[in-house]
Amino acid sequence: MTGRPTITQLAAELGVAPSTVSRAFTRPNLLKPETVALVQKAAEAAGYVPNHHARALSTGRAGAIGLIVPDIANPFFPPLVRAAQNYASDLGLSVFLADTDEDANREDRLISRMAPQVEGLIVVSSRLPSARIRQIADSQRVAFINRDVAETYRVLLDTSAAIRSALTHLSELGHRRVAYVGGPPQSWANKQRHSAVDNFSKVHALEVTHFSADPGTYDAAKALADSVAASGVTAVIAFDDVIAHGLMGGFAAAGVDVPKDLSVIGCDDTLATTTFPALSTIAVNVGAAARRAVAALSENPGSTSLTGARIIFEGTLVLRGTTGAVRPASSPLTLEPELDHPAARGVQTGRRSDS
Amino acid sequence: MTGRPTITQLAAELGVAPSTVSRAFTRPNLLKPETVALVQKAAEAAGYVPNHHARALSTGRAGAIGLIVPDIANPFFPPLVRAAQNYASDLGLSVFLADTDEDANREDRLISRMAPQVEGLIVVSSRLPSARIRQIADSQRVAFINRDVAETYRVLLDTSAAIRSALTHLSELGHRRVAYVGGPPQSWANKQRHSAVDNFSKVHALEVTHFSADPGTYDAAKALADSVAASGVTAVIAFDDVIAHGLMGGFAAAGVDVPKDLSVIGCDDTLATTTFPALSTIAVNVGAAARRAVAALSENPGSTSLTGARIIFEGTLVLRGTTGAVRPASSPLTLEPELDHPAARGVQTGRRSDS
DNA sequence: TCTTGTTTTGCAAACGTTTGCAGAGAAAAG
DNA sequence: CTTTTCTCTGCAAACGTTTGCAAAACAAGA
Repeated sequence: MTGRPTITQLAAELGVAPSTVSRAFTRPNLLKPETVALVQKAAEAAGYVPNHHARALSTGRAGAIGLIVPDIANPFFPPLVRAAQNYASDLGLSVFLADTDEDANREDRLISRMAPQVEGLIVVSSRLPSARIRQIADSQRVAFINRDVAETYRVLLDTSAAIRSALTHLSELGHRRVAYVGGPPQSWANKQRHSAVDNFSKVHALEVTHFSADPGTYDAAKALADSVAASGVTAVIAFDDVIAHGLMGGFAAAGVDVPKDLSVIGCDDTLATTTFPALSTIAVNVGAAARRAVAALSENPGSTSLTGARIIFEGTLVLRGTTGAVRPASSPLTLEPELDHPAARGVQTGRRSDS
Repeated sequence: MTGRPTITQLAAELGVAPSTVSRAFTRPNLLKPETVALVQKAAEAAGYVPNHHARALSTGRAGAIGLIVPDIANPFFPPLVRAAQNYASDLGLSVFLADTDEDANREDRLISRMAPQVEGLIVVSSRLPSARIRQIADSQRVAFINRDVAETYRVLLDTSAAIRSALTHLSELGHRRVAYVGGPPQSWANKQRHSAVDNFSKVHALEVTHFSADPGTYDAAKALADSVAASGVTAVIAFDDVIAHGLMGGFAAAGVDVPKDLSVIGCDDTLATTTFPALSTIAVNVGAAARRAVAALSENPGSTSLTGARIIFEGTLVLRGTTGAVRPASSPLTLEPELDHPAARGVQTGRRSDS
C-alpha cells in the first residue's frame, strides 16, 4: 500500500533505531552479527532498497558518474561505454550517458548540467577549445579521454608507435606513396595520427598525400575513394575503421582490388573482422582507457578537481587481409567502370582475371 | 572556497528566506518579478546550481530515467540510446544507461537497483521470463521495447508486414526456397520474425529452411554461411543486419555471389549502406520507439506503475543491392572452394536436412 | 562487588530542497 | 476609515539517509 519501505519503517517494524538499520548495510562490522542478520532478513522480506538520493544528500557522494561522448552511434564509442559502465558497476557506481551530437555548445551545457549531480565526469573526444577545457578541469572532477590538454587528467590512446610500425610494414612491402585519410578535424586523435604519419613517413622516405573525410562517416569516406585511388598512392592509412570501411566500399564499387591494387590500414579495430577482406588495423585498448578514467574518478572522492595526469595506452598494429605487396610497376592501376553489377568486381579475390 | 553554493547561502546573502530563493526557480510566478530577478542575478554570480539529490528527495521526482539494453555494442542499440537520450534531455531528464550483457540475472539485478532512483525504466529486448516481467511491471514504472507481455506498457517494432512484402518480392523474383537465419533465441523480435517468415511463406508457397546464429554475432553468422549456401535456398532473410552482414562475409569467402547466386535481406537497417553490395533490409523506426517509451515514463509521474499498452511501429522493406532474380535453373549453384581463403574449405555440398 | 574497558545501540542533527500554512502588507471595496 | 481580498514572503516540517556523540549493556579484572 505504501510505496517503497524506508529505513525508518524497517526500524519501527523491528523495534530498533533507524541508525541500526542503516549500519546493518553500511558498517555491519559495528553491529552484533545477529542484529545484522535480523535486519537483512527483514529488509529482504520487505523488499527494501536504499534511496540513492537520500544517501547522496547525506554523504555528499553521488554514487554515479557521467559519461559524455560525441556520438554514441559511432562504433568507437559503444565498447568504451560498455567498459566504463561495467567497471563503474563493479565499483557500485551508476553511469549517466550523454551524447553531444558532435556539438561543442551542447557538450558544454551537458557538462555543467551533469557535473553537480555526479561523482565526476568522463569526457571523451571533447570538441571544446583548450582554454575552456582547462577551466572546466579546474572546478570539476573530470577525466578526459583522447584529448590532450596540459594539467588536466587525461587518458590517451596513442597510436603513433603503431603507425610507425604500419609505415615500416608498408615500406617493406615496397610501397612508396601512401595516403592518410583523416577524420573529424577537431579530434585530437585525428591530429595525432595525422602527424604520426607525417613524421614517420620521413624515416622511410615515403611520400604522403593527405585527404580528409569530414564528417568522418562511411559515406563521406566512400565518396572520397575515387580521388584516393586516382591519386597514385598504393596504400592508405585511414583515421579509423569506419573510414577505412567506407573507402573499401568505394574501391569495390570502382573495381579497385584491396589489397592487390591498394593496401588499406584502419584504426581502432572496431569493425575489422566484419569487412571483406578482413581489415588490417591498429588495435587500441578502449576498455583499459575507460577503466582508468572511471578509477580516477572514484579515487580520493573528496577533492573538487582531479590532479593533472597524462596516461597513455599504446595501440598495436594488427595485420589481416588488406595489406599486401605493392603491385608491379608494369601494371599500373586504372579505374575500371563498373559493368553490370559492382558486386562482380573487387569484392571477390581469386575471381578476378587480371591478376 | 566552500563548495557549491546552496539555496540557504544565497538566501542569507540576499537577506531573504530559502523558500523565496527556491520559488524563484521553481515557481517564479508566485514572486514579485523584481525579487525573481534579484535572486537570479545573485545565483548567476555565485554560480549556483540546484542540487539534484536534495530536490529528488524532497519532491520524490528523480529527474532521471534508466535505460537497460542487452548489449550496447550491438549496432541496433546505439541509435535507440541516442534517441532516448536526446528526447529525455528535451524533457529535462537525464538517463542512466546499463548493459546486461545478454544475461537475464544481471538484467534483473540492474532493474531492481536502478528502479528506485529513477522516474522510470526503459527495458529493451528483455531476456527475462514473462512471469517476472509481469511482476516487475506491476510494481515499477517500466516501458518495454521489443518484448510483448500482456498488460505491460510495451512498444514493439513490428516487422511482420515488411517481411510479408519481402517474401512477396522474393517470390516475384522467382525464388521458391528461402532460408531464415535467426538470432538470439530468447529475443521477442526473433520469434516474431521467425513466425512471420513461416506464416507468409505459405501464401506464396515458398519452402523455408531455418537456421539460427547463436550468439547473433557477425562471426557466428559467417560460420553459418556455408551451410546456408549448401542448403539449396536461393534467398535468405536474416534476423538482423549484423547476421546478414556475417553471412555475406561468409558467402564472399566461399565465392558465392550476392545477389547473383543468393539474395540476402537483412533487418533493422543498422548497417545497410556499409555493406557491399548495399544491403536490402527492413528499416525500423527505433527513434520513434525510444521517444514513445520516454514519453510514457514522463507522463503522469505520480503512479507506481504504467498502465498496460501495446504500441506498434511497423517496419518497411527497403530494397538495395542484395536482392535479385533467382539464377536460372540451368546453372545451379555450386560452391567453388577458394585457394587462398581457408574459410572456403570444408564446404558441405548436399542439402541440409532441416525441418 | 566494584571498577574499568569494550561492544553494541540509540539520539538527534545534519545534508539541500520543496511546500502547506500562515503572517504581513498593500490594494480594493464598502 | 474600516473591512475584505490579494499578493508576496517567511516559517517550519518534511523527504530518507548517515554519523558524531553518548548511553546502555556486557565482559573482564581487581
